[in-house]
Amino acid sequence: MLYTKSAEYAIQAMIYLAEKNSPKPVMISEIAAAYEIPQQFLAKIAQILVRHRLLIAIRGRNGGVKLGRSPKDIYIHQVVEAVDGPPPEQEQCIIGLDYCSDEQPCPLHNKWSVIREQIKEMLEAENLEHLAKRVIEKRLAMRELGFDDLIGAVKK
Amino acid sequence: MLYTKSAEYAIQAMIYLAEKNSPKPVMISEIAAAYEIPQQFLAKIAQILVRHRLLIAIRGRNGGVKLGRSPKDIYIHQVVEAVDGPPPEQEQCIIGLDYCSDEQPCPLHNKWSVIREQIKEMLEAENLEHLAKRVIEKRLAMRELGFDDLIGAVKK
DNA sequence: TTTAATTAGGACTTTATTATCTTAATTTAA
DNA sequence: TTAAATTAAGATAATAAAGTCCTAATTAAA
Repeated sequence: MLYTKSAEYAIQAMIYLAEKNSPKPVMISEIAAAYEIPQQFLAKIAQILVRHRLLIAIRGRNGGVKLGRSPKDIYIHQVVEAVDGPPPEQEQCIIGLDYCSDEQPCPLHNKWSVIREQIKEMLEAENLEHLAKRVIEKRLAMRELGFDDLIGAVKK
Repeated sequence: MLYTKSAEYAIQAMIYLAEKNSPKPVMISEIAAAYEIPQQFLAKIAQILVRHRLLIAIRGRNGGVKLGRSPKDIYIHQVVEAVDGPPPEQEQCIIGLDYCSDEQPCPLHNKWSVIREQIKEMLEAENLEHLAKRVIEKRLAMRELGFDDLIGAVKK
């Protein structure tokens, strides 16, 4: 909806790392298993995140990846942009008109502009520290409902 | 963003017909030219819209298509659903978690639920009559700014 | 020093979407 | 009645996204 599958996987992986908060690198295979992401595909996405300094990779035995900086300084929109590329220079009209702006709005422009701005704010407001905290809370809440362990909170 | 390119073309075509408001059928080629839609592709999309009774096709010489019912009874979401298919039974979590609901929200759930509802309302609120009226207003406004004729309001 | 474990990266495959090509069916006009 | 103009529909092609396979490079452990 808001980003590609690749970006979705990237967000999941970043949240996993933030939640795990491990000083040691975490293997791609572990992350892939936790979120049921195709491992080789996630490896490709990780390469992109490394190039954008959102991840640091440690190669070789005992290697893996870790966050490129403090989770409180990593925001969702940065992850999305790294993977999906920068947004278009000019905002796209929702019904595909060439001329559509605040001055010359298409019929949906005013409603859509507001919604688009909210989406932007949502992705720019949330950092990994906060998200990880909420995932942990979610795990605890689900455990009380009888779901077992880590996996239960995210994957069936 | 909210629907496929096919659905976008469908919306454009439906608005064109509502705006033109012609008792006689309008040729696919005319609509395609107006919005720079690949003609054969639009023909395929039109077939889908006909099957969903959103369009009526008149075959043969002097043929074309016209709206399947009054433009005030055709809503954007109906066009989108016809072309893109029905939405998933269960609302999809924005970060792809299997367990995500109002009771067990993912970290973005509450913000995203509100936005998703707004999108739904937007697409369900707007009918073709209203949209066509606004496009006509837009044409008039642009004409006063020196843009020539019909095309100017939608395509360069 | 060799082997095993890991990420990096190139090439390929699969799937879905978008687009085109060709012919059939239909209808009106000449 | 024939020809022209139109939508219908099947087959194919092009493109992009998602996913897989294989080997190289790197590193630590045995």
